[in-house]
Amino acid sequence: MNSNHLIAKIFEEIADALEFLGDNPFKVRAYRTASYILESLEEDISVYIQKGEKIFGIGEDLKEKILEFIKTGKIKKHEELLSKIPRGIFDIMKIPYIGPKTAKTLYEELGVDNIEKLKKIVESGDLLRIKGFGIKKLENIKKGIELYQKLSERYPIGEIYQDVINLKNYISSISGVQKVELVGSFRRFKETIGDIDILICSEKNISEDILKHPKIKDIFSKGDTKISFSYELSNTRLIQVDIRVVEERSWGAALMYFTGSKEHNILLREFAAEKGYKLNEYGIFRDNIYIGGRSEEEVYKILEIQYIPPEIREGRNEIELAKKYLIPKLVEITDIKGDLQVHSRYSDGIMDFWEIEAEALKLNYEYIAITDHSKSLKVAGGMEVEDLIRRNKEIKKFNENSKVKLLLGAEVEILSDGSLDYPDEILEQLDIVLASIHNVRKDEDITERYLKAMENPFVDIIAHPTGRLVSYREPYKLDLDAIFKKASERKIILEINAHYNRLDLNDINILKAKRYNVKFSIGTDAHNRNGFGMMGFGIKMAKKAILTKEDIINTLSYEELISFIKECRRHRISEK
DNA sequence: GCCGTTTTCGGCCCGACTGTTTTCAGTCG
Repeated sequence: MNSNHLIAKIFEEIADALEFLGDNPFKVRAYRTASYILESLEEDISVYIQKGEKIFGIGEDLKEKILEFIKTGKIKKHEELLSKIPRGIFDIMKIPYIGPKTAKTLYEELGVDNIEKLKKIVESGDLLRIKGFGIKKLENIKKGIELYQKLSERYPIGEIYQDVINLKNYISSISGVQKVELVGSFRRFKETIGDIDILICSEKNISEDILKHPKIKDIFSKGDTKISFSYELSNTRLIQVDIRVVEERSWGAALMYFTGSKEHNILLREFAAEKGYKLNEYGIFRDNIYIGGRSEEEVYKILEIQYIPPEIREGRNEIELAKKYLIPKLVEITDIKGDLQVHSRYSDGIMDFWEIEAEALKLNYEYIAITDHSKSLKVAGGMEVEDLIRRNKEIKKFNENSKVKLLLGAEVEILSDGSLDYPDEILEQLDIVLASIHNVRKDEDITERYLKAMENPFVDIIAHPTGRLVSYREPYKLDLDAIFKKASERKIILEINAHYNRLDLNDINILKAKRYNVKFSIGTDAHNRNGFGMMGFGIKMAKKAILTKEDIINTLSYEELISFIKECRRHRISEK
């Protein structure tokens, strides 16, 4: 479907192989950067090449290799390298403490070409015979193998969210700690997290106090300003935590550095160097004299570029935008006036209307769309038409005395032939109709189902369009361009499902959709009170895709929203 | 291998920690 990911994998392997062979480190970097860029493109790489669009980081040579892949399905250089290096070496290099150099020595001196052999060599102690290998290194490799099996996993951000907050709170409570911030991929809101990065401002050494935490297992390193350990999550799995401690005057520069991404940092530091500065985690310097770094804002100001929000620091084109002051004001959670996907007791939720109202009031919302499942989705308590009518009556009555408007809504199943699960005369009575797909046959392409459903004038929103579950289920097979194009023509809104398991659309797809000039809604898919808290995740996803308040319909007031939906429906009816 | 109004050749982000070392290489982020 999309060759970006496949080519990115190949480039990554070429980089590993070249590193193993001791090739030019900058060449290795070029392959890694290109791999990273490919993974974050909105369109298939062939589209850019066809249009003759230059992509920063992919030069003539790599372009040729990409074309070679598109034509033949493989890249000769890759095949050659694979034939030279045993497969198992690539796994060995993924083990902590083992880099290309160690892997090479192990291979050349002892013939270690897979993890099983490595385990045996470690047990036998033969390792110690090699020059430069001591007891400690042996112990580290042993630990590395263990960690490789336990730590090589990435977790959906929502799954570890509370653990991370708990750890932050613990650190905040240590005496001498002035500031604590969660940085790294957590601050950038990547949908999965591989390790936790924490930045601390403190004048005194607090390492010992931190390491008293009972959930800390192995300590990997412990210095004056940097400690690293494995931490037991509430699901009993382990995650690596890296902590850095800096002084007040370095706080901003350190925040920038540890928030990353790595690719963003490299680009920003190169830019700083061009202007005659040196930027590192301690501050921004000219001729080795400290000029600033207390806050992020200060550093950006010295560089004479716009402040770049953490969520978009992914090394895409954000620095170019910042140079021209073209980053718009991103949507904030305080812009949100209501939630557009909530389930009540009428389907598989557990909340009464008054409970929903109470939560909405806490969040200062004007409205909530009650979007219970439709009849075919039996597993989720889908409502028969009579139940829906009864529920609607009840909502209307509730609204007479409610401070929060409950919208008559439904999450209506798109059936296998693309028709909707309720007849039009029922849909017409609803304030808002979300259409979605939950039942998909193996390998089924659902594009046509969507396109057919989108012909119906009462479909206002497509909910969780790709159906993916973070880390657990791949997106359904579908042609997103066709869906986005249709959504644009028919004035159908695309949902950003904020539930941390879904985050659907995700940032890359939102960026892609935006080019079709569509609007978005953010819905939490709340089934219980805690569910409303997911809104923050949806907002972060929207920010990652540089969305503003104007892009998102639930920043509208109640009256504005109702008239907006009506206007879109009129457009669809007149088109038909 | 990429990139460029100081360069088409010669640069390429920058620093912490560890281990096996007598001044540094390897790994990591």
